[in-house]
Amino acid sequence: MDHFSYDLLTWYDRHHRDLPWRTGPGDRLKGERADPYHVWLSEIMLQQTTVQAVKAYYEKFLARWPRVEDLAAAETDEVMAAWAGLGYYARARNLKKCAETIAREHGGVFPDTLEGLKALPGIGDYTAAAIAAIAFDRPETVVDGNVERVVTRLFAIETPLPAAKPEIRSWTAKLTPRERPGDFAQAMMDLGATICTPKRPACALCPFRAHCLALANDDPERFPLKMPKAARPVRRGAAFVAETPDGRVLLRTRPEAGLLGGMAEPPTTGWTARQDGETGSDAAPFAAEWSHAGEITHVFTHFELRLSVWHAVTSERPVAGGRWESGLGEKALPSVMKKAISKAIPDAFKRRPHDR
DNA sequence: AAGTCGTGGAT
DNA sequence: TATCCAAGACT
Repeated sequence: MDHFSYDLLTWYDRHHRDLPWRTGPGDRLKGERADPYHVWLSEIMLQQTTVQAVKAYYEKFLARWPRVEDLAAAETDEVMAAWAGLGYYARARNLKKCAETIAREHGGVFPDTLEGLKALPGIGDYTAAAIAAIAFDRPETVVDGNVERVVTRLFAIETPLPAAKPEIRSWTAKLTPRERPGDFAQAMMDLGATICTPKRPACALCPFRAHCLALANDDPERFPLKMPKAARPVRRGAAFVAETPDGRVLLRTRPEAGLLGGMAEPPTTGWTARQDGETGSDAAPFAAEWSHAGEITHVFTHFELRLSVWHAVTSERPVAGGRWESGLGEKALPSVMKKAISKAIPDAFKRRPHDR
């Protein structure tokens, strides 16, 4: 199947995307490999996340923690705050753990084998293969969502996902060349992102157009086939945004495990599947003149959250597990919590931190 | 091994 | 507005 990878690499040499974590063309001509730290950091950020969203975070992390030892030595709170907004916060917790493991147990040097990489927190089948191929030039089989789409189309695989995964892996392994496996993996992903797109693929520009079974026999957009998804349930709850006259806001930290683990939030009730009326202020963390600021809706992967937002201006008082904070813009607040706070205090994130 | 875990952009 | 989905991992 060498002609497939040859055609693809030829296309890649001409049409590859320039991304901050890739080595320049000059570097590759000299045979230099990408920095494993750079590859790892970008791959973790790119899990289920768009290139567009990752770019700024990648630059910020690399500028602040230039080497894996720097990240290992950082405060976890700083790392979480820097990650805030990118989503899937377990990635940030595992990123920190992984950096510490590499610094402490591997002398700051990344393992260069599939098995060594997979043993690290946050690195699964895909990411281990991607780092091994891109940073260490190993011919591992790299399968992500892009590859699944390209391969199911190329071979017109009628098995629906996720049952088709072994089949897809097997075909991808046959395609993967011994030379330039890292470029091959990135080329497959670039192809999936720019040509072999989910909707309206640009088949006329595809290096595989002469060999693609989906294009020859059928409608490429039909692939990959997928099992139908379950409906997304609605959960409801309330958030209580309390502020002092000088603009401090009451925040607490969510438990380490689970949804939005380790991130800050204003006090909220539990989020139940209850379908009855809106949640009242009787569940507030303390008695005050709570006014109803409105409702916000936030869509997570597996449920939709409708939060009733309450607002009170009050004197600063002690609340168990709570902190009265200013300068919200620099806190590790998930987007849904920023949305809730903004509903109660529209300019909350334009304020500067107070002294003291 | 199916469910859990965010967010924002495209269609 | 509704749905999809983007370089998945973990339990």
